[in-house]
Amino acid sequence: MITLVIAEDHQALIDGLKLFLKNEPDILIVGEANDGEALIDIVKSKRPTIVLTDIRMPKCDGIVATKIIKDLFPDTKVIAFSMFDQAEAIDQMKKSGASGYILKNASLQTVLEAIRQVDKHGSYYDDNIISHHHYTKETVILSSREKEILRLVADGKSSQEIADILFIGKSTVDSHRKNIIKKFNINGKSELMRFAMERKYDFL
Amino acid sequence: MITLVIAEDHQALIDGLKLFLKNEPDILIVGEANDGEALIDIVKSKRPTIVLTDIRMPKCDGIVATKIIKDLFPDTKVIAFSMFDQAEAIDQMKKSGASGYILKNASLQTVLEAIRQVDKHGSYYDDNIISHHHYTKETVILSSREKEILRLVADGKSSQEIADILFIGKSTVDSHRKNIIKKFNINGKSELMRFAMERKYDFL
DNA sequence: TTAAAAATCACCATTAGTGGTGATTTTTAA
DNA sequence: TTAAAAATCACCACTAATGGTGATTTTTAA
Repeated sequence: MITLVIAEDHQALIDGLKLFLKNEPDILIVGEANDGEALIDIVKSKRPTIVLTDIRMPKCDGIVATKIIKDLFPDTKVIAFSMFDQAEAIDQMKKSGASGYILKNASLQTVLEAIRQVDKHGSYYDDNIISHHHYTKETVILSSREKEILRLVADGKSSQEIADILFIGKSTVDSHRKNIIKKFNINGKSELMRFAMERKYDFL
Repeated sequence: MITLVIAEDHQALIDGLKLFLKNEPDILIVGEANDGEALIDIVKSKRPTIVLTDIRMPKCDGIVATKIIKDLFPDTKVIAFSMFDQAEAIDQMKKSGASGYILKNASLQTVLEAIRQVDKHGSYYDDNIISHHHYTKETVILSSREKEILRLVADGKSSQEIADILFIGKSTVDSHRKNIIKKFNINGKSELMRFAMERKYDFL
């Protein structure tokens, strides 16, 4: 039996998935969430076999959520469901520990196949992904931790909140912030947040 | 009998809708499209009662498509299904002749209700829109000076910079900031900038 | 194996933004 | 004309973010 948790900003999509998967005897949906933080909470309490999550979500995006989930429960498989064409996001999701990636133009049947394949064979990647292998030309290279923090900054999190989410000290978060600021030559008090909000998806 | 055409970039969402509406005897899906041009073609050939369309679509977006459809078939009702809650988009859809607007967080049940209500009563607007709209544009009234400052905040200007631009004291700018914060019930350190960046187009 | 990079944390000082309170002047509308 | 709203400014205290400096541990890659 596959136990599944779905995290998705769009309720109608969750409803459709539930309706579709209801008829599958080997899959049981044990929870749903509309944002990253709720997803983490549900995974903690339900311990699902597989997590199906959107990448762009309020509060805490799918990439950060995946990292935290894989850190807490390495056996839980995560499948990313992207609503947008973000080829760069695939790489980040892989590094975060995702076992699969479904593109937005996938049908419900494709989603089902992805779930079953991840459960059986450990991974699933949308066929259309392989062709997407263009690197974004960025002179500035952020480490994965820095990207993680940049995303949380963009979500409006304070250093303390980020520290709590990532289970690290506030001073560490501040150090990362400063390093990011240096890398991009940002100056000013709340310019990092501005920058993060405007360009965070350039680095996914 | 309601005949329906669905236009939506995300196939899984179409699949979910079809699955859900299959059981409704009064609604018949007569066509689907993944972009605006295909939508117009299908509407031309199928002449549906109601069109349910995404706003962001390839080739021709929902707003333009709605204009063309309403121009050709004024009796056809159009419901916009937005993946984003941009107040700007709602106004444009209204101007284009849309009869309803459903937000991304709506359930499939809500979509069904919207379709039936538009068919019977001519229009449907998501409750959250009214409150959101009411909230930002009617209940909360910003003075012209406050709007001016909010825009500058969104542009990343500091209080001192804003003061210099407007030839007023920094303390005055801070007072305005605080008043804006009170009006919107914002709390937190740099939340005003976040708010300003996200909503500034609601006030232009 | 070893050097480099990344991640971790702790100090310090400074400053911008917030929260509160209170006040004066100018503009607008009844 | 007069009351309300808007705009102006000045205090206080507090906190979060920045800037700087320096250090240790862990991970990665050569």
